Amino acid sequence: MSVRVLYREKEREMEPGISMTDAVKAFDKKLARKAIVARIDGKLVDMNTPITQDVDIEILTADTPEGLEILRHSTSHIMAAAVKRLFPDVQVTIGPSIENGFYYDFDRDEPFTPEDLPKIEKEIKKIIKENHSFEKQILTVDDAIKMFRDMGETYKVELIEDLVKNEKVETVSVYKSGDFVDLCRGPHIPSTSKIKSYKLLDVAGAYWRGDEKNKMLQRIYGTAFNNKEELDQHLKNLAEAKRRDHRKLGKELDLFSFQDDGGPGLAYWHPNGGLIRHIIETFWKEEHLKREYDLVYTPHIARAHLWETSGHLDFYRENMYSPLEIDGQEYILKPMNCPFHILIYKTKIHSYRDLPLRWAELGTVYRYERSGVLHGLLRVRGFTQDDAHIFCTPDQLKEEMINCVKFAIFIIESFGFSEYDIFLATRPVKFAGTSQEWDTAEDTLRKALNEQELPFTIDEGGAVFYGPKIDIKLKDALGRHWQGPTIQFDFNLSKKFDVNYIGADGQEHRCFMVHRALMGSLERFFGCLVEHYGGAFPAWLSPVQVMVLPIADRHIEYADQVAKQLKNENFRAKVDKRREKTGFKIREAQIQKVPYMLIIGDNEIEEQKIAVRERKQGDLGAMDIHRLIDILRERVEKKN
RNA sequence: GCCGGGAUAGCUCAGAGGUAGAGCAGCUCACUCGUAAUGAGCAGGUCAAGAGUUCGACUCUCUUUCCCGGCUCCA
Repeated sequence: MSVRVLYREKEREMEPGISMTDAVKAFDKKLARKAIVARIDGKLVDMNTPITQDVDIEILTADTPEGLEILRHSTSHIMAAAVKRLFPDVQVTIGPSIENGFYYDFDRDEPFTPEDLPKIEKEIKKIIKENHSFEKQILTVDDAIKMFRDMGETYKVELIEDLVKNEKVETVSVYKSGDFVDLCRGPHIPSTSKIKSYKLLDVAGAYWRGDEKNKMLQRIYGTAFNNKEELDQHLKNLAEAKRRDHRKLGKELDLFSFQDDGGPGLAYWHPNGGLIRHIIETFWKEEHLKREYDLVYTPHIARAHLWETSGHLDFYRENMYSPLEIDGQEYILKPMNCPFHILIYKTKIHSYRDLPLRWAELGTVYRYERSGVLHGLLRVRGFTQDDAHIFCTPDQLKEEMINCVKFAIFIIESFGFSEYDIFLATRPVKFAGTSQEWDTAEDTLRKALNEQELPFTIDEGGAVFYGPKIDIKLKDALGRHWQGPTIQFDFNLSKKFDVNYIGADGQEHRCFMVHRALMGSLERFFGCLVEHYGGAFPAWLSPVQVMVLPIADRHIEYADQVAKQLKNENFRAKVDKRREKTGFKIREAQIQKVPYMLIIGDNEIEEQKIAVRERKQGDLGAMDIHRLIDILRERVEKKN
């Protein structure tokens, strides 16, 4: 008796029961050493698994996404083993791999401190050196429960009991590496020695099962990579992200602030940030007008009654501020703009000939956010949405969706985001409308995306209760993901407000309504932009596009002349007239990330030229001012 | 909201149960200077706020506010 092992189209007869590792060794020794996990019939299996029947093996190393994920998952187990050795009183809970790393949650009365991390890292190193293999065992549920109960691991017992309840399992798998045993579905790396490059990063509190009603556990975050270079690169990226933190840059570039006296989550836009916002808003408005949107403006507060009609007081109450009393009437600060746009719509009877109506507003809304979630400009309590509502007939929906998606992509590409992922979020468990309505709407959205040949992912059940939506997630210069444009279909509000139009048949019909925000909120989008550009805004957005630097006082007159000429061409130019050395002035302009610096000295005056320094390219040498104007014009035009 | 860590000059940060320190920025003066920091001098603080312990608190304790890392939630 033997089994046939197929590997990369080569085939060998082998002893039944031989491990994957040993089998692969016969084909490729080097690869067997690097193997993290095997894939057989599309399923990932441990390298330690014995082969009992004919197989076609595919080997995954830590170079592959799947291999890396398993390496990280296994590293989290080893970290748990190390923690158990150092702190025998802890209980282990769960420890998955996550994007860029892993974590493990422990139940321990005393929190871990950052000082514990090096100690744990050292213990991990020891365990790796001891080279324990990961051995999988299948236990009956009863045996497993008994084992974990004897070990005092009550969370594991709870997990198993839930598996029995929810998935009706009769057996569970546990992995043993050295003296550490953990409940785990696997698969895992063959042995601890496969872990080469890892680092523990952070400690934090986290609720058991992510539910704030449960006990707070102590989480340790870490990461692992295929090799030291990749780990170092990752750590470098983390440091770069820190350098680009919009809160830090916001202060350095004097863009915005938050005021203790003003209250948390309420942003103050300083002149520099304000100017950039103005440019963004102007661009936004012009592009909307080009696309036959109308601009509307609505108040910040409305009677509580309106929010009752809209349903916000039912489903959004915990995010809304308490009512203000005005003349004995209750008013509430708006958390959304939609009811206001509907009120404008309802000032008239609309014919199907009027539709679609596209109404856009930079609408400032206020939402109560729990204190712990506020985060710079990315999560605030008062913000301006670049909102729009489209009222249309069912027939028009698809085209409106197509236009929204096109518009969204145009906007994000204008801000230098060339990579993005599109998601179609479908019906959640709780929803307004009928399943039939949802099916039709989802189908329309799907068609809209398909017709433009845009690849997208279905986010099953990811929609809000009132309708399916298309979300676009941006990838920034550091490869991080950001929530971008969102285009949401709404079954709910048009019903609540009875939003209708008169059709060709003379009858009233219910409007279709689409909410959409392309940037989301100006605050969040701006925070994201700051990080994406690392504060070095492209010329069209830079508060100061050109800093003119006269070398000595006698050069000021010409410098002023140059600045004036640039201003006449609608560029933002300033002259640094301080009696400082040129190097000093350059340094300051450079730190302020001004795109162009013009050095003006005797030579320039004599030749009637300017010496141009670009913030990234450095010294570009002397040129005629018209040459610079052409360059600037082109950069502003191209938004790069 | 919860767990943990913070708050010292405009900024970045050091310090410590006996009354506060640096660098940068600011102001003044000198230097008129060529591609990332000229030098000197001056000024700058209710050590987040309130209460308590103490002969004495910026330091220890408590409360509050705000910030940071997470959890949950989200534009």
